Amino acid sequence: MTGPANAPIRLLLADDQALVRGALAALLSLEPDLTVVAEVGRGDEVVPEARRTRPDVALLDVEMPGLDGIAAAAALRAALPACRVLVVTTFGRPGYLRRAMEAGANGFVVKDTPARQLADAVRRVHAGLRVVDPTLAAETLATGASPLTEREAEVLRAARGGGTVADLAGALHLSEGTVRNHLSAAIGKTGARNRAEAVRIAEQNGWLLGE
Amino acid sequence: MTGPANAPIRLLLADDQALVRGALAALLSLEPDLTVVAEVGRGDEVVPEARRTRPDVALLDVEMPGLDGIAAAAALRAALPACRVLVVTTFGRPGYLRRAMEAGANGFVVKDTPARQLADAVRRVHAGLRVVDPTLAAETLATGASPLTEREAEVLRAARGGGTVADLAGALHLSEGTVRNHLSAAIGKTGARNRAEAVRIAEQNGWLLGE
DNA sequence: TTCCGGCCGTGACATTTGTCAGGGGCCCGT
DNA sequence: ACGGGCCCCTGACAAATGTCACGGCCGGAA
Repeated sequence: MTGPANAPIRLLLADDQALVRGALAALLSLEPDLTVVAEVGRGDEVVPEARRTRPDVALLDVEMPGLDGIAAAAALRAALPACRVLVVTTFGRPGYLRRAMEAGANGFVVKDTPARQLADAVRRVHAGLRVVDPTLAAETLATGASPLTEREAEVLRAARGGGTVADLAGALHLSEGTVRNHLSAAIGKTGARNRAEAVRIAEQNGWLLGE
Repeated sequence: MTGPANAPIRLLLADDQALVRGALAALLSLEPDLTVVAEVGRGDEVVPEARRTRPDVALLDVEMPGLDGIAAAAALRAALPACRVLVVTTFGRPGYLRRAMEAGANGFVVKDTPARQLADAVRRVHAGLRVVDPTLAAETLATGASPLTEREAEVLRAARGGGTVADLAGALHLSEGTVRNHLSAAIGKTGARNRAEAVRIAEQNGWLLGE
């Protein structure tokens, strides 16, 4: 039934690095049953471009300007439900997978999987199957969901830049004491011993994505 | 003189992400005058593999396990002076370019340059020319070399993890006061307002590479 | 309804961090 | 031989950070 005479699968590529975007296009174009119909470099260009070109499958990077790949996946699923989404990311952050699936992604692949498996992943996703890196799936279940409250995550996100408590308080329109309380809670929940370590741990676990 | 009848340029690819490595191979293999003869995923595999396969040009990523791309470039130049080196990196950190050139690289390309330019860069490097992203070159000259002393950079590197002063002192076999002094100096030189910000600034400028 | 948990704020407190002023040792260039 | 830079350490101090106990405001669950 998956005969080679079928119409090729139409692909949209989204990655902020033009070089890897073009390289992925070259790689996938080697497959006779795949054709790249669109390339974008920003998350907020995904939906408009998909409306124009009507791809069957969209490959989305997570780290992108404008809109991260998870949010772009959700927007794309809402706008064009027929289009499957395969998230391709650099980092195997446990939380990324969870967020991607909640956002409606059909597959999740990390960038250090062998190149030959990518085309298969695309075909599987197009066929309606779910594609997930098995080791990552196990890790995700082990790590569990974020223990951080929405506010705590927001403060940690703001703290990534390395500003002082006064900076954060100003940026978030909060009192300094409140900021310190949230930070203290986050430090406790992450098991960290100071702000910087808490940021690092939360980031590694993918707990800093939400809006 | 650059006739198409010449023997193809032999390439070695080094990138820790198998997917982009394979994709780059696909992209470059589209060019009739280029052929990929080796692929490695770690910096310390570059020289052994180059000895085996004798490439004309090596494309090295900077972020790699084992040995970073800059150090791999230096080792490769020392071991096989005939092999040209083109450094390909994700981040346009100003200091990376400087370090790469000091290490003997013949070209420097960031990953968000258009894909079609990569093959040209390879040909230029192979022809003995230097290839440098012009905007990045200007930025490098403006930013200048690292103002940090070797010790200060070392302390900042250790501080990336987010540990306390006591942790750093233990890891580096220094007194806590000394660590604080180095951190203070680094904070001053970077213009930061605390340790985390100093780490971020130094990292962005590529001042944290050395051994 | 009452409770509970998240959220915001206060104030006080101990600890950590950042700064400054010293002093001694080493190596290198003059 | 001298100066100058970097390194290592000490000690002391001010400022920032982290912790704790407290209370009030909400919205949802029991």
